[in-house]
Amino acid sequence: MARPTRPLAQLAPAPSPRGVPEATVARLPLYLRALTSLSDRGVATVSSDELAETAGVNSAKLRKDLSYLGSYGTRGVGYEVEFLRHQITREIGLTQDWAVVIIGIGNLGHALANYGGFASRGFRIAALVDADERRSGEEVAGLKVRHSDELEDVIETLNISIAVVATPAHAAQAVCDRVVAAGITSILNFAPAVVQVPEGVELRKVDLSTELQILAYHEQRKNGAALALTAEQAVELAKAVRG
Amino acid sequence: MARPTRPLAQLAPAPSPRGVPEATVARLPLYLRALTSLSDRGVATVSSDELAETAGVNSAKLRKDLSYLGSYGTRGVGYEVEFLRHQITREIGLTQDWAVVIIGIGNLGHALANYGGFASRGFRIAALVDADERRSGEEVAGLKVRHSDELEDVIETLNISIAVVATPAHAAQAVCDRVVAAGITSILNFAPAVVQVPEGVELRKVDLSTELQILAYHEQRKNGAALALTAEQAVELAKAVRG
DNA sequence: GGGCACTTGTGAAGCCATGCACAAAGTTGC
DNA sequence: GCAACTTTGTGCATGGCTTCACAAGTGCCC
Repeated sequence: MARPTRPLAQLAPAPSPRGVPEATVARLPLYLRALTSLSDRGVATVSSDELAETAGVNSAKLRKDLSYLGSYGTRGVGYEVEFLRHQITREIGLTQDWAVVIIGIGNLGHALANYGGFASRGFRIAALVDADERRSGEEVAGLKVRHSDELEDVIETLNISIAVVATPAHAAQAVCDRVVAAGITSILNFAPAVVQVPEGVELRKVDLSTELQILAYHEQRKNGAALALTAEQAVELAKAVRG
Repeated sequence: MARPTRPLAQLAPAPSPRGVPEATVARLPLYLRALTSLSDRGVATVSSDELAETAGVNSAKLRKDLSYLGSYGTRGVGYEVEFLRHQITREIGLTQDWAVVIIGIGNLGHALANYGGFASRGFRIAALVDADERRSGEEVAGLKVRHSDELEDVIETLNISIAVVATPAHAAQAVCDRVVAAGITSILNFAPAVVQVPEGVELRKVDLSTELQILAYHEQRKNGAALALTAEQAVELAKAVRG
């Protein structure tokens, strides 16, 4: 019952000897959330079936994912919640905290700056930057907005490692170029624009309207798409034939 | 040069005879954006190489994706921008407009309500709903916030087909249950919670902090992870051995 | 009207992710 | 100390997506 001192084998190998598949990496935060939730409820041990249920995935997939990190479970018992949580936290790199700059303090930038979910997971919003000088000095989420002229200076001084881009689409590429030149190698882009970055820079994108469009596609399917399209085709025909 | 009347073959088959792969569907909005951008610049015709470049994908992938929709290009020439744009718009279902309700008018809900990218793509924010009665009546983005008691009524009256959930995590499941009961079959969830929905309901999720965590993982890799981990392992050891 | 240059559409191969099913390993009860 | 039970970790088969490479089709030029 009481865990014996963990065997050395657990510390000896690098946390992920052979690289973890990207699909697995994308699910680790999900597992972490599930484990935190279980931990808050005072659960000490959990089986892969239960954890999979909590995280909303297939249990075989969960076990395979965890196996990439190491062998952290106990057969016949399951996983120790706190221990596993710590392992995943470490694997993702959340034992240190990460300084983030948000660029573009419009509606979305505002919301992101105030979003509580970042701080609670080890992401510290260290600076806010906007190109509009009328916003400079304005206080948002307890931070003064800086003018974008200061971007490079801010990144270096505050030792920032992640940039969140929430500018209008037309400004996104230029902003990314600048933060990359300033040494940033991780960017989260919310601007609806295609951005090119050099090899070695990690770029992830979130496009809010893309998500809605995917939903619309499926919704259309469901609503007797054939019927609607027949009507639509008349319009299309008119245009195609040269309206 | 002048396009001849399109052959009937183009209208005869259903727009996507054999279902379009999910991965392809997820890229259609990207292509649409690229085509709109080209259209705005006055480009009339585009090759798969150019369009792929604009959209930031591989050109073979682009051609294969488009081939699922039909044969809309001309060998030796490329694709007619306006024509292709119309085809994709229709395929996604953006020729009609979709009424959306945003539930949870906190920071994020606020930002989403004000986000211009929805309206410009055929998504009409028809209602805002929040559980806090102190917010009821408040005006956001030109709409009065309604109390969540009215949720079902709003959905029916305004003929809403898509729900955007921007509530705190603990409220997400209950809200989803209610909108599903009210007939909604498409949900976009921003709450950091696992939500179960019945078969036939499309649920997409966007978790902002998940994206940052994935970046952190890769960032950690780059920063001489081995070195940092050796230090980290000492801490871990202390805990594992029972701190 | 025929050949050349260009670009699409797609068969085929390879890769990655998923999910099944089970052997291995650990626990509990007697 | 052994047998029955539980649950992990993983080999393997399956399926979907990506990428290559090229045949087929189209326009242009002479």
